[in-house]
Amino acid sequence: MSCASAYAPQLRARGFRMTAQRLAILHVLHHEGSHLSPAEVYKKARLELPSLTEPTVYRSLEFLAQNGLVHPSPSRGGHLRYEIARHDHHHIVCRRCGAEIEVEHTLLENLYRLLETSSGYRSINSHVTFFGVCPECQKEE
Amino acid sequence: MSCASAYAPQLRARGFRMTAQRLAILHVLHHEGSHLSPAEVYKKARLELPSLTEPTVYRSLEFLAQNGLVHPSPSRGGHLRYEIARHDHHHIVCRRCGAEIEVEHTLLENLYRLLETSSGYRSINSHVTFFGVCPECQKEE
DNA sequence: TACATTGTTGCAAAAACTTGCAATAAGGAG
DNA sequence: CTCCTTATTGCAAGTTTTTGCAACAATGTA
Repeated sequence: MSCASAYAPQLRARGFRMTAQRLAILHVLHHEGSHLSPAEVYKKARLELPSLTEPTVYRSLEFLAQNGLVHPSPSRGGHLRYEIARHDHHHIVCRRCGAEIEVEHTLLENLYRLLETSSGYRSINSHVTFFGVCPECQKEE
Repeated sequence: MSCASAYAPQLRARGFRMTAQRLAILHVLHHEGSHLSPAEVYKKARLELPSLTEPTVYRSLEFLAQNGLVHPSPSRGGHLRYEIARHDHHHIVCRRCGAEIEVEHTLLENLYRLLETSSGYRSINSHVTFFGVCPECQKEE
């Protein structure tokens, strides 16, 4: 669990608090490694902290996302799933089967610069999920 | 309304049908010009077709998206909104105020090619929504 | 250690979204 | 024009996600 409490200073610096609930959620995501839906986070985090409630999970995930500790990314169905914030990367999801791979952020860096200069928007650093057809599913077409 | 019935052949060619419900939904999105949430689509489309139900709106929007007649794009909160399929473009949404601008697809073409060659995924043609901070909100920081 | 401040949580109820299934109706065949 | 097939809808009930508010608890101060 201590792995996650390292985030506490980040929150305190902005006037927020590290709580047992947030810690449990971070811990779950940290050890999961990949995306989880809010329901899955709830199920797992409650094993560590039985008093945890579902609304709190939703609110915490949104809060943690806003503070950059977790990253939201849309699934095929349009619902958000969350993963612990790691190195910058993006995703390509297969439209057919849902298979998912990561894309290094370096591939997008030029684009992000281009977007910032051409649009006037700053801090464009969002995770992006692209949808395509994976090699496996291409064979079946 | 006839504007939307032009889509019928596209659906029939794949064994699907054009119905009054889909027509009404397409009509609403066509004349709206920008994104609408499912609830907004429902409210407006029901004026044209009072028998329309909410589940049908959700199912139709998903169906129309899969068939390329409308485009889904995530809002700030992560919820999907839909717009009529037009020329290819993407969006940048302000994280603070929600202000939204369009990005020409040409800016992303190189990246898409790069992604396809480096990942093996094909037909990466999804709409993408980036999040950043708009010029107005930058002033307040 | 006790107090005050204020960010957070839990609860309960509402709203948004999804699903299964029987009834309906679009489009093709005769 | 009528019938047939089967995609699609409406209904009703479920699940998921959000919201308001009172109770709680984490930090700073004395």
